[in-house]
Amino acid sequence: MSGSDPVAVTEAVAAVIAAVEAEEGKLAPKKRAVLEAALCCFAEQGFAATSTRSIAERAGVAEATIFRHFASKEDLLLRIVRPLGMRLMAPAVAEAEAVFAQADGDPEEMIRGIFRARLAFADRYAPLVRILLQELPVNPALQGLLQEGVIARLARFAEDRLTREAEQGHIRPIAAGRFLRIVASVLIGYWVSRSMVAPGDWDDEAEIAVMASVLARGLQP
Amino acid sequence: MSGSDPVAVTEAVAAVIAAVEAEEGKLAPKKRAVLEAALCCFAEQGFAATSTRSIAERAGVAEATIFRHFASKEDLLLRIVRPLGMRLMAPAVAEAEAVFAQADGDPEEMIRGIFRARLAFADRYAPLVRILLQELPVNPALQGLLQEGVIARLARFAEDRLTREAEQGHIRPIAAGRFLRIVASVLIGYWVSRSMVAPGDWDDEAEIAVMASVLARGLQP
DNA sequence: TTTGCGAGTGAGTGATTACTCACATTTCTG
DNA sequence: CAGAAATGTGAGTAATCACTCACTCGCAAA
Repeated sequence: MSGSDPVAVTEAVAAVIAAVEAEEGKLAPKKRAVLEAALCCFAEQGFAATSTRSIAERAGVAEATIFRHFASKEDLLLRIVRPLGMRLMAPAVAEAEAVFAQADGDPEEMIRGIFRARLAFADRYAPLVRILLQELPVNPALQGLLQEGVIARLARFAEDRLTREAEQGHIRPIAAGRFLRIVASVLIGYWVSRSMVAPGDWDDEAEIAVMASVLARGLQP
Repeated sequence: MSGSDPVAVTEAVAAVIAAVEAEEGKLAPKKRAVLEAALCCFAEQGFAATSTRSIAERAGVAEATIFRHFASKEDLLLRIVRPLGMRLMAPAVAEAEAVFAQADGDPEEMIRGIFRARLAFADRYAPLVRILLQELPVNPALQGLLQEGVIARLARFAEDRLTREAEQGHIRPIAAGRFLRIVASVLIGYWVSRSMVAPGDWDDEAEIAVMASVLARGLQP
């Protein structure tokens, strides 16, 4: 309802545009406008509650123009969301893997690193994240994408680091799936609180410090 | 997509029926049927994607019957969701408060108690919880209800217990809001994983033990 | 200059939307 | 038992839905 931070919108739009252009070359200007408008509408009202008419109006385009470039409203959604999994999540996962690889011996700093990076990521692409959170409960395709494309891959990598740390006695032995779920839950819970439930003044660094401290100590052997 | 556990549906339906009957006496049978059908439809497809026609068909009722008993589709949603805040959350909050009050000196057992109770609650009223999770991002009224009616009240109560425990050196000093957010995040993350993202075989007691252990140790001074 | 083509659109399409209304039927009440 | 009130519905309503189609336009190759 409150609308989205224009900076974040621009970032998210730019990312989606870049991803689509990588597939099919330079986009027609009005196709760009449709993507941008749809992204905002879906993020604000949800997919089902958004009409193609309102997208067209926001884009300054005839309704027919939407269907020249996209097969259906559903196709438009997928075009917007798919890059999130493919092009955005992949570097994000790699980045998280880098955090796992570094920072030997200090799990708390590792968690802080993950939190800072993922929080910046979520803020950068806030409208996309919002769409993802809304559609996830009703869209099995998205559930599968998230489950296999992100969680499973990340867990496989984290497993190595975590067993190594556990053998050295730095942390308690814990399954990677559980570790990731707990850390991700705390992170997502914070993001949702801060930017959806109770927007206002939040001291990210202080909150991250508390969350990382609690989690790191919780993981001690 | 998988549909809801019929037992859970019955529980949730019974709770909503009971709440509405408490307000306006015995319900007309078809009004009951409408409430039940709407509850299932909203939980499965989301509010916006559910048509009044599909509700009527599922309820075995004429579409007009819906509007004899409910002013609008939106009103129907609120009638279903409001009891969750008022009648269901209130005992839940009281129950959580009881957990806070008991179990002095063992935060881990306290957290396990909270987890067991809230998990059972969420399973009992799974369709309602599903609706709540789906509508929360787009419905500011629900956001306010949750924020002020549940979180604020619970935080006020938890504050006492937490400062008391902190003074005795059992746990580190932590703001109640942060404590609740972290615990709730882990709990919700688990519930969503278990019953929405990756349904399958989960050993609740084992998972609860891990989560409670991590959180309790994380809260040590 | 002609021809072909992708971009863009106004004016529709039938289907579906939430919702209404006149009227039948059942239930309650005096 | 009479009559009022509550419950239920078939047949609508206008509006909106996602989507189509015949068409124009600007532009570039032949």
